[in-house]
Amino acid sequence: MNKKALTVTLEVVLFSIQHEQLMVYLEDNQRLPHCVIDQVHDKTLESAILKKINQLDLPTISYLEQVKTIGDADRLPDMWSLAVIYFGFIGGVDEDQSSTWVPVKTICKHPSALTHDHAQIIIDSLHRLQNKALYTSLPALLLPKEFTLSELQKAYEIVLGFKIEKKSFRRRMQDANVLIETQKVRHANHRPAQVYRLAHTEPHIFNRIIEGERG
Amino acid sequence: MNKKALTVTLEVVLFSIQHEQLMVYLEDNQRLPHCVIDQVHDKTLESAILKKINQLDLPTISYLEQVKTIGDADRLPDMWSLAVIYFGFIGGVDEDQSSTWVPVKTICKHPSALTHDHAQIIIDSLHRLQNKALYTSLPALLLPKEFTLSELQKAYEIVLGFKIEKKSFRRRMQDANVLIETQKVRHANHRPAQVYRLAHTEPHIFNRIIEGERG
DNA sequence: GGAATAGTGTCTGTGAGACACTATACC
DNA sequence: GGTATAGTGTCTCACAGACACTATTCC
Repeated sequence: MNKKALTVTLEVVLFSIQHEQLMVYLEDNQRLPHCVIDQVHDKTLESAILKKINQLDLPTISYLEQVKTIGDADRLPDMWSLAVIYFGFIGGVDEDQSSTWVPVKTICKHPSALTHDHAQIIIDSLHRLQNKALYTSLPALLLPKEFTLSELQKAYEIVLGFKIEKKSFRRRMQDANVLIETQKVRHANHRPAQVYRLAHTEPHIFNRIIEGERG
Repeated sequence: MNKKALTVTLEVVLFSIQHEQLMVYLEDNQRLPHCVIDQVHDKTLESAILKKINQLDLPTISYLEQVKTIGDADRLPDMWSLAVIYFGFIGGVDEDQSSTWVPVKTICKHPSALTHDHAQIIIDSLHRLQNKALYTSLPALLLPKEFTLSELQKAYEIVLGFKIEKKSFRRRMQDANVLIETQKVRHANHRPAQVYRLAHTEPHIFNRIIEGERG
């Protein structure tokens, strides 16, 4: 058996919310943004992947977290492949910006449209995100800096894929000291809504999970 | 600036409980067990690190989880270092076995006794373990296959570093369907204790965390 | 009986879900 | 008024912490 070359890549699953859907950023409509380590200029893994993300000409990234590292002899031909996976959020993307954003639902339906195991990586990252949405304020980082409670609830519902009861959601957020009231209200054809911003840059961890409907 | 060689290692923080203390397995009393990827024989990262762990001549490993991957230009001299970190449990170690197990507390007190950033890696793994202990049945895997509720509570207390209230702990475990009563009882100079075993190999996830004392 | 640990009864507190209700905007 | 969304009042339920209590063993 011949010795295979060891290749190391960094890959990132960038999520955003557009048109009330969870979207993922793809290159050439078929692969996750990735890079390799520049052994001269990169100091850490995180700075390396951030450099790549900043080259994509997107709004500022609001969150970045390492998901896991995948290593496999057979992932790529003639290569022993190591991939360090991150997921990140781009909050407040201009909608209808381009076709580089694809709904997660589309990827789940047509996983083979993506190269290698990229569909599976996206699904794994989604599960991590969904899990954290149950007990943290993480979905708030998918929104612009200022938002209403209804918008925040909608973000949770988009991520989790189920409806949340309004009163308990608002209680949870307001009692946890994670939001700060701004002086603004959001206007539309109905009662205006209080606008909030996050009190902290790090997500808040709640003591209990969102259970959804009682069984 | 010269291009540095990229080196990839797998490292594992093996925990066990001995003498009512959380212990970590060290080689030469100063470093974590580690290995490199054998690009001919290893198929996945996990099989590579398991092969290394099995060479250590320990009781069977009862749990293994990837913690994170660290990449750094300056961690090792003349190398761009990538380290994939795991943590694992060896349940039911024969106590007083050897000096290869060191209390986590000792490592926290004297972190510089370990090579590189191994003390920090152990602390990061401990935090991950402590966090999971708050909302899962993970500490049960640090015990032998059969154990009493008091032993399980003690395992939680050793991991978390604080006392847990007995009644709520027992309620939590018994109501969650994670334990199975065996036909055995544990005898000593006092009332015998019911012996249990785990109902599932995967840790159970609770809806609420252990809060500890009410503030 | 005494010591030790196993195991229970039960009160209170927190925060979730359910759901009907009120409030305030535009038309 | 009608419609739409914002926001509240309040009941019940699950489950955590507190802590006093009982149970069973060996000595």
